[in-house]
Amino acid sequence: MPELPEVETVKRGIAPHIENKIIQQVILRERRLRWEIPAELANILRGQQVVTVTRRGKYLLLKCTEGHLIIHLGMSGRLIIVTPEIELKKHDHVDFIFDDQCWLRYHDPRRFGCILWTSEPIAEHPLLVEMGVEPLESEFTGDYLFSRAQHKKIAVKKFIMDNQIVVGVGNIYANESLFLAGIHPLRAVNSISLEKFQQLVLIIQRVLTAAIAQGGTTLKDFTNSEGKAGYFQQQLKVYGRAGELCEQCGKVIEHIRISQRASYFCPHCQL
DNA sequence: AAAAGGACCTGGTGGC
DNA sequence: TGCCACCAGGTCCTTT
Repeated sequence: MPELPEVETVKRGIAPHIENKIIQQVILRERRLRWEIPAELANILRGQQVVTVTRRGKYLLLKCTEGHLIIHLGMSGRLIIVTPEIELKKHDHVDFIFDDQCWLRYHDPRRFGCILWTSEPIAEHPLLVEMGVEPLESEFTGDYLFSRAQHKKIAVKKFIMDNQIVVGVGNIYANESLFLAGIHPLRAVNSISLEKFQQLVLIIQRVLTAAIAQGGTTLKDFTNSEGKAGYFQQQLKVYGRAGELCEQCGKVIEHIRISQRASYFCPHCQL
């Protein structure tokens, strides 16, 4: 499932194939995603040019001539570039057909993703307007996290996964970053020092950047726009490693649930 | 106002 | 082999 590095990988993969191209046709085979795809989307998009492909959090934004297409991959969504002769698979819900032989295909078994259209200013869209900072931008600092953490006593893992604080840090990279920063995932955020937050910010940025460079983490569902797997999985230190030994200290990695999400940590290295 | 829990889905896995 | 329970990378919405 896509976290920020996976979405960024998809963005970089599809952008060169669809930017500046004209959408000739849109085929909607299954409109029941998280929110129903508007039936008139095909009519709206026909003849429009895709101007740029950007990302905000885990949302992909396709700026078109007359508005924006907002795409989220949910837990199992994929966007791949296909050619017309590639056969349809189950859960291939939408095809965006361009004026050449490159099509963009949306595939999503669990249908937790979304494909929405807006002609309003994109930054004011209800799904985006409340979002926190981008983790790879300069606004994401230890000072910022520290000030947002005051008067809150939630677990730090929940805090860094809260999209109103910082976007794009999902379950895998939250686990990994807290391990590398030596912070216990249940630690109350208002007990963490400014210095520790500064360290955490650098680590989150390093982890996300490294994952992007490797083409994302492949677990079950993620492949890039060419259907290839990512390689970051091999570098996971704690995620999915309950019962294995911590490479730093040799103690057994533990598994707990925090807000129904699988959480992994080293009880010796993370305090 | 903040925090916790439920909901939305399909598919894969492991146990019996 | 079949059936069942449980798990999965997200996040919005409702309830406490």
